[in-house]
Amino acid sequence: MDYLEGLNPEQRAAVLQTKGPVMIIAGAGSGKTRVITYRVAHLIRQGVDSFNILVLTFTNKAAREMRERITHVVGPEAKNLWMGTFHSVFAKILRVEAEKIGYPSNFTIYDTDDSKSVLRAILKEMNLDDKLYNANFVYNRISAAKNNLIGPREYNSNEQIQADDFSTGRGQLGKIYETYAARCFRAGAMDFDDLLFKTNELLREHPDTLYKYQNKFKYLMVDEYQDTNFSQYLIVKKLAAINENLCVVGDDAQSIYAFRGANIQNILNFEKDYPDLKVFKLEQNYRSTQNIVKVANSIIANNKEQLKKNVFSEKDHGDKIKVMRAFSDNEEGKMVAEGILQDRANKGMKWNDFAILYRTNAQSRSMEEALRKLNIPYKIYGGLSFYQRKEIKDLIAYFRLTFNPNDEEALKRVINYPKRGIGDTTVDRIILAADQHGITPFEVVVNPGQFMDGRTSASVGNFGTMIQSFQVIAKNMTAYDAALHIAQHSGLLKDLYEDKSVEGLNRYENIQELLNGIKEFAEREDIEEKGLDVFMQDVALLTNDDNDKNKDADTVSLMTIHSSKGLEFKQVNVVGLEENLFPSQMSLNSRSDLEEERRLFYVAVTRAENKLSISYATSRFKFGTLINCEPSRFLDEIDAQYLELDFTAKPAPTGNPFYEDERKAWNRKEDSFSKPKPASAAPVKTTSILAKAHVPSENFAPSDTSNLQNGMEVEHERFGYGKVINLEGKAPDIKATIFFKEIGQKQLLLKFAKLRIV
DNA sequence: TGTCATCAGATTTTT
DNA sequence: TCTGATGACA
Repeated sequence: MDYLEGLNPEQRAAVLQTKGPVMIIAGAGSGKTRVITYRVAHLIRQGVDSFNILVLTFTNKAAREMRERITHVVGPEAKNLWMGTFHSVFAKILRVEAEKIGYPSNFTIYDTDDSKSVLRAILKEMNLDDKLYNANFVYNRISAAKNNLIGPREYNSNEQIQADDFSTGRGQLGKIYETYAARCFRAGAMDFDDLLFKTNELLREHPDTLYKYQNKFKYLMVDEYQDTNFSQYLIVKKLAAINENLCVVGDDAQSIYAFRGANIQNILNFEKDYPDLKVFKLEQNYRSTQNIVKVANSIIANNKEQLKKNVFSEKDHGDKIKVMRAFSDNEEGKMVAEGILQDRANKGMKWNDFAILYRTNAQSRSMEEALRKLNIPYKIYGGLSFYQRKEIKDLIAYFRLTFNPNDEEALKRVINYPKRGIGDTTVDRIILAADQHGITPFEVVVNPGQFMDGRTSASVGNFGTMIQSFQVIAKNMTAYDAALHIAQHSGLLKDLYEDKSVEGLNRYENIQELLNGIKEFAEREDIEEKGLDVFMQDVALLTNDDNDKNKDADTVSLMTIHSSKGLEFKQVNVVGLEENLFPSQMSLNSRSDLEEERRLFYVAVTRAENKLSISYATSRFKFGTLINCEPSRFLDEIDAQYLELDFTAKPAPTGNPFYEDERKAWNRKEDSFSKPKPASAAPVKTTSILAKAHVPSENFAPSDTSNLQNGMEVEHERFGYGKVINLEGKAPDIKATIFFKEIGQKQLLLKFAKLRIV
């Protein structure tokens, strides 16, 4: 039982509790992955058949890494585990059971772009006001419905939903949803949400199938449980219903995907579903310094909805958290980049040790520029993934169409790419003809004569014949040979080859890379079926880091906070702590949205091991225009004793017209600091502590505060003059509440606060 | 049918 | 500023 040695008592208890419902609340950096992997390993060591264990994660990466670690402990037996993302595991099951719900087993998985394109077509056909019915909005609405297991019929018969839609003038949403669902069905396609929605349908309509999987998965574990939505929740609940060997792991404080349907109540209310639940709390943070952990705690303390826990660290206190103010986004980049350069030199660190985290992708630009100027190597994570690139999607669309000729989105994508004289009008005509005759568009394509005139009919027919020839090829050749054949004979490879621009070259290389990937797949020895169709099954579910080649390069990491979840870095810079940016403007209308932003800040802060720097700019470019920025309210929420303010940023020299503008903006900003924030923003405390540093009196020296009494007047180095209004706790941990004239009420621990009694 | 210009819109995104 | 969808013309 050697693997149990390195665990602390709580971790070990969680590993050993293998029976019955278990919830593990794992604070940031508390060794969650270890606990999950050892728990699975322990199950196997105990004699549980690994075929009977299902572990659900949220990323392919997490699944892959865990499987590797489990293999370390238990050996090749780990291969038999069912382990993967919700989407990939249930896609696999759906392919087996597809016909029970009327789908072909080679159904296509529509990605977000495909779905929106279907919606756009429907919206156009229905002639709807594109202000009210914008594809993005409609997509989100339908996605939310599916994640809450509301099908088109329920959507249309639910009075509340209908009333809501009509009140916003969007009474057609139900109709659109219905059409969309029918369109996907006709195309033999499921979107991401369908993979879960249809799984629920399968388990609901077919008790025998449910029973089969209940008995198959005798032990269930769910990672990142705080990020599950209702649809996922119900699948898990149903599958676990017989054995109730269900273990969920998560951290409510790190729930940051509510905007995608995740429901934090799933973890907050877990106990209600399983009264004899065993709860384990992993509270020791092994990652970060005490200061960082305390700052994180002080941030999250502002949220109302949370499970009680006390995350602590036994590492050093470490440096205080540095807060930097810059007068512009470019200046902010410069400060961050210079800080990294210095720390690397002074502390002998690697570029790898640093990360820059931001709220929105747009913020990467100023950071990149600054890093480039100082010749600091960096890598941006996230953004467009390999499989989202146009050329990759084009080739994959050919594959999709080959295996599922009903896949309408794939058809539309490649019917005229490379150009073969089939324009939009013709495509519209094909789809119209299909609708009118109750056949699929592809059936029109292979038999175009009766629907259009000679010339177009010929080019359409040729296209159809080509796809049919691909079908034969795909059946008889290995994955790689078939893929290459299709890439060549579709004309796609030639089209890219002829484009000699830098981007064109790049695109050509990407296609080569995809083909290489398929070759590797075809040469793998651990799988039996190696046809292109097998390769295709998971492609829609693959993302960025599934195709990351040089991840070991020594570079500074740039990414959104969302994509940093689960990662850790020696030093972290969180940038752009400004109102309307972080917290995002979109989140200001509701408490729950704001709390999610706060959790996001919590996630950002807890990525840091040794040093954390936070920065904000007082002006930045947004959509091409310069805007003024207020410091984020989150800064005010941090217990100031852990902070070290660095407001040394100098405005740029005059004379440069660009900087001149910024300087003006910056000066204006300074003027507005003393004014209260506009009433339109959410309720504000008094003025920000970060808005204006107090200038201490000349002879400032901290007094002995052991006899401090209520009502006494004091001066604080930074907060200025104030009056003691409350004292609580025993020495040396006396906490004083002081009302400062300039910045309002603050709570200070006397042993840290430098106060002069006036 | 294909190309160019114009216009709107713009968080986060494990799948 | 940048991107993608749409509409006017060749």
